[in-house]
Amino acid sequence: MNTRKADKTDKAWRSVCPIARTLELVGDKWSLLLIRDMRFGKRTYGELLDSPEGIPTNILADRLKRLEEAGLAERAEYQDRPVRYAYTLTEKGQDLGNVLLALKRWGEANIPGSRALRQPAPPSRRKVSVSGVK
Amino acid sequence: MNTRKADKTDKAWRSVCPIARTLELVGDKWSLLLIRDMRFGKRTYGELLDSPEGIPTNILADRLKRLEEAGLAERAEYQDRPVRYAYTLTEKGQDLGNVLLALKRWGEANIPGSRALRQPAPPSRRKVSVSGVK
DNA sequence: ATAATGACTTGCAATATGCAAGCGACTCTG
DNA sequence: CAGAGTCGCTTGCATATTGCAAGTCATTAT
Repeated sequence: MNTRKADKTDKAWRSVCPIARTLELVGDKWSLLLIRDMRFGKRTYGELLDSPEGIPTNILADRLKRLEEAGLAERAEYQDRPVRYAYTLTEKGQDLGNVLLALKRWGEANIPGSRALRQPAPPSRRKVSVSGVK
Repeated sequence: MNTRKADKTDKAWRSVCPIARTLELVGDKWSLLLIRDMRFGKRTYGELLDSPEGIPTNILADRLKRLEEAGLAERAEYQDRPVRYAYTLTEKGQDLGNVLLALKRWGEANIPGSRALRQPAPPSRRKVSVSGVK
């Protein structure tokens, strides 16, 4: 049975269409939301974890890995003493983040009840706040 | 503080963010590809079925239903003798389709190996045109 | 009558996601 | 130095979403 399937070195894209290829990269349930968050200033695992949508930790770890491999985000140790990492968008990632603004406008215009959230929060204090069930 | 939570009639959106809300609508594996195809002139179930990505029939049927319910697409009988249906984008759907052009540009610029399909053409009356590889 | 076609449905596998814990490195308090 | 806490993840299952093959139904073409 030669089920010509993808082996490890085989990328096997669904198609060559740039839209489809882009969606293969970030067309899952969480990637674009992470890009949104990074685009709006979130940087650490912990910060990314507490978005209002409530991404599970395993998915977050996995998506960050994938975004990094795809060259959309980068992980950097921004301090060692307690070693801490910051995720940031690469230029490609930023560009994609900008595309999200078009989606945002569409949503604001076409989905009643949606409204823009507050803008970035600079790297200052993160107190707990929020929580409760997300 | 006031973490606005579920009322009884609450749809339970993941959040109120327009990007998140938009993705709840079309952020699955296939919806945006269908919108792409309709944006590029495909109209019938059969035409939509034979995209290069190969959407399964059950998913196609389900997504069309959802897009219709979301007010992004419409189904119309365009002939009865053999009764046949045509799906078309509503204005909202068209607008979203246009947002896809931004994604397309991003893909072309950032994903090597992806190449454009045919140009943005308004729904044309072309007959068959299985439109080879995309 | 038989075969085809378009537009779906149905019944399971195979995947992907979600949730709750746990782990390791470190740091901070007492 | 013994906890206790924080951050950044893993691991182990449940549950949900997708994928594949086949079947259905109404017509129509041979």
